[in-house]
Amino acid sequence: MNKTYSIKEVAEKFALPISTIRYYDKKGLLPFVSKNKAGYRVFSDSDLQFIQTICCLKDTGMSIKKIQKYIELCMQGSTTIDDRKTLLLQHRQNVIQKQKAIEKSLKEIDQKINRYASPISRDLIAAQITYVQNEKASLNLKDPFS
Amino acid sequence: MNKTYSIKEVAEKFALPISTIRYYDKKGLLPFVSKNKAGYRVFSDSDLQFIQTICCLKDTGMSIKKIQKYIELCMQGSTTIDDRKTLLLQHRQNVIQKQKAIEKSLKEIDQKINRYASPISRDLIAAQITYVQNEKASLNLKDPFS
DNA sequence: TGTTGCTATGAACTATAGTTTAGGGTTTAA
DNA sequence: TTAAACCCTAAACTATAGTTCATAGCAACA
Repeated sequence: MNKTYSIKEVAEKFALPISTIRYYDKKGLLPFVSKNKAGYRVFSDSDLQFIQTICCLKDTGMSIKKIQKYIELCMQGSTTIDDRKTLLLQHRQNVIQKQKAIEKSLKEIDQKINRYASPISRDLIAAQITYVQNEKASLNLKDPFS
Repeated sequence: MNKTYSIKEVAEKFALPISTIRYYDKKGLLPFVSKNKAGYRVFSDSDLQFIQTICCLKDTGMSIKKIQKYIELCMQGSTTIDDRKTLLLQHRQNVIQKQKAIEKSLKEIDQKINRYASPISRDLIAAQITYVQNEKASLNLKDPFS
C-alpha cells in the first residue's frame, strides 16, 4: 500500500536536517509536496523519488537555483523534455570537468603525501626549505621561514 | 635566472581574480609572499609552487581555514611533517568519498538523460506523470501537475 | 611632468546555502 | 486532558568565499 511520510522521516531517510528540507521547499524545490489540513507537509513515495533526484543534483554541485529550474520544468509536463535534457547534459559536462580537476589535484596531493611518508622525508623537506631560502635570498626577499 | 612576478601576473597564471589573491593573503594563505618597499607583493617561483598547492586543495574542496592551517604547518619547518601528512591523508579520504558520491550521482543523472533522449521519451514521461497522479489521488493528495 | 596603469588597504557589500529563534498550532499517549 | 513530541511560518542570524568601493600611493613612458 502507498505510505506517506512526515518531514522528520524524510529528513532521516536522506540524512538531511529538517530545516534544510523546509529551506528547499521555500526555495521552490518541493512544489510537489502536499500539505494536510493542519498545514503539515505530507510526503509520498513519488515525492521521495523527486527528492532523491534533487540530492543527486546537489551532490554534484548544481546550485539551488538551477535545481529549482529543473524541478519547474518537470512539473510542466512532457512538453519540457528537451529543455530538461539540455539542462542535464550541460550539468553532466560540468560534473565531468569537475571530476577531471579533482582527479588531477588528487594526484598532486598523493605526491605530497608520499614525500611526507618517505623514510627520508625530513631530508626532502629540509632541502626544499634551503632551496626556498636561497631563492629568496638571491632576490633580496625576506626568508619566510623565520 | 630567478624571476619575480606581480600580483597581476600571478592572477593570470592561475586564472584567479586579483581580489581573490589579496583575500587569500588576508586569510593567511600567503605568508611566504614578500613585499617591496612600496608595499607591493613580490612573488617568487617558490611562491608559485605554494600557490599551486593551495589551488589543489581548494579545487578538492578544502576550506580556507584548513588550507591556512596546512600552510602554517609548512612554514614551521620539518618538525611538522607528521601533522601535514595526517592533515593531507584526512583530506584525501574526504576527496575519495566525494569522488564516489559524484560517480554515483552521475550514473543517476545519466539514466535520466537516457530517458529524455529515448525515442519514446514522451511516453515514458507521460506514464510517470500518470503514475504520480494515481498515487497522489489514492492518498487524497493534491495533483502536483495542474 | 603629467597621464595612464598598476598597486595598496580597509570597509562595506554580495551571493549562496543554510540554521536558529520566536511564537504558535497539532497529535499522541498516558 | 494534559504533557511530550511533533509540526508550522517568518524573520533574523550564521558561515563561507569572495567582490566592490573609496581613497591613495607608486611606476613607466611620452
